[in-house]
Amino acid sequence: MVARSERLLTLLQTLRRYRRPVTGTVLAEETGVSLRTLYRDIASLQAQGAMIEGEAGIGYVLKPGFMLPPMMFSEEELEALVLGSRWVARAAEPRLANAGADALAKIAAVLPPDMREMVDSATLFVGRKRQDEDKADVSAIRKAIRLERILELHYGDEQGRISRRRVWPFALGYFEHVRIIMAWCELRQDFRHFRTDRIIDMTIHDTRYPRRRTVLLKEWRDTQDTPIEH
Amino acid sequence: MVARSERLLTLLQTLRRYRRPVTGTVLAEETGVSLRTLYRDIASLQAQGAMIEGEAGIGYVLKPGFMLPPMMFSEEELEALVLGSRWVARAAEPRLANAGADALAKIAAVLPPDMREMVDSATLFVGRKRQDEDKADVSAIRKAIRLERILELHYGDEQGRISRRRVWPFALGYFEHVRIIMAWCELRQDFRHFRTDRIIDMTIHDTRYPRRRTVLLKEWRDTQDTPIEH
DNA sequence: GACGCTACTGCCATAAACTGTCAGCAGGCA
DNA sequence: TGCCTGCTGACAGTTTATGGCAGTAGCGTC
Repeated sequence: MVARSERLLTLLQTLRRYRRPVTGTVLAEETGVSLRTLYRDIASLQAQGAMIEGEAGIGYVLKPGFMLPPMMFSEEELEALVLGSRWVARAAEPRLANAGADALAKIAAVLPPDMREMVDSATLFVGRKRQDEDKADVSAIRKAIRLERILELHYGDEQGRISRRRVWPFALGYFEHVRIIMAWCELRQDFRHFRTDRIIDMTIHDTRYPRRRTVLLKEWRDTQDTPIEH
Repeated sequence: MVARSERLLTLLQTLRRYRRPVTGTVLAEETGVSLRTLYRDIASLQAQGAMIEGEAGIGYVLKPGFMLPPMMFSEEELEALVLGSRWVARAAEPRLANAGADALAKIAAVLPPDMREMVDSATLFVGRKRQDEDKADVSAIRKAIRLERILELHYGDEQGRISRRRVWPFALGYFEHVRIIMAWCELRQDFRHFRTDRIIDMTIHDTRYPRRRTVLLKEWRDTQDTPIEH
């Protein structure tokens, strides 16, 4: 039932042990299989995306890297991976930043549509704010964003003025220690952002707000002078 | 050759489409397979780590999340994922931070030993430094770390004093816009760190330094008052 | 408790896939 | 040219997967 796939993993590991080209004969012996079958196994791995290069008269080389076996990630683990990759894509040196963007693209490519939305709406900022206690339940906010629910905020701004307003949250931004809700504010009839640590109290309404959050996200991006992504 | 694994992916997608429990009969019809085989397929997926719950009289439910098919990541993409997850584990809200740590652990668990070293030696900082041009080739530095080569630095410190010293690099730290080389300094006979953007010139020697970089890393961590990780 | 629905397991004959052997072609290297 | 190697096709033997059948057990409802 799993004999074959296990053998393929063994083959990958064997291939990585050698840094120099290895002949198919050697690999066949090490994996305990005939040469013909080894060629078939190599073909299978290549079909699955493994970067194995074979050259006549030389042998096989595995390009440096690693093949991740099938793995299950929870929604939040996936979100963590996406956010992290995006941070790397922004903050690291160009070469590593590209790698981050590539990794993100690879993951996004195999993501089902409903989850790709999450990738789009998890906007990332890297800022220099102070740490602060969070009074608001951030996971509840994420849920409100996902379900496109109206959020009623009891909010204190930088000057300490307290207001109460209904907003349409469509994205969550991650500063270093502070989260920002991106939302359309019914009061101001414009996009506003709210630091989660300045939320005094909040209520998630059962009614959906009348627009799609993806549309709001796009419109908000259009209003930005320097787009977060391109 | 790939019929079975493709069918399993189809099954996962079908299972995710339904939010409510689905009976095995329905799944069998949709994947075009007999009920008996479907039970076997479910078992295979569960054995591979998919979080599928089956209850008699109810049906099957897939816990929210996503199964990543086998994918090839380059060394740098892997490093980007690791760095990103680590940043999330440090900087995000507790819930998401845990998710980042979990994702990191999952990836590390399936990594071969030689690559797990890379995970350990890619230290992460989140700082608030200014962006600056990098004169040094960061990928060359990473190579020097990997091969445990002596690095000769022509370095200008914060006061503008220029020095030339031989160091044993063992890790690379990532600030927001600046990279830091962690190294043992032969001149000072102690651990020192060097901003890559302050490197005027550098030479990678062909000789290995006389200690293992993993040991250096561990010793350096022991000297820290507040360890980066626990 | 009885009934319907469902998950789950064992068994076995059949169908499909995999495997090894043999043969042949093509490309790199000396 | 000769040798080593990757790569592909064909075919028979073997292994594995599949489907149907029967049976057990858990959940919900009447």
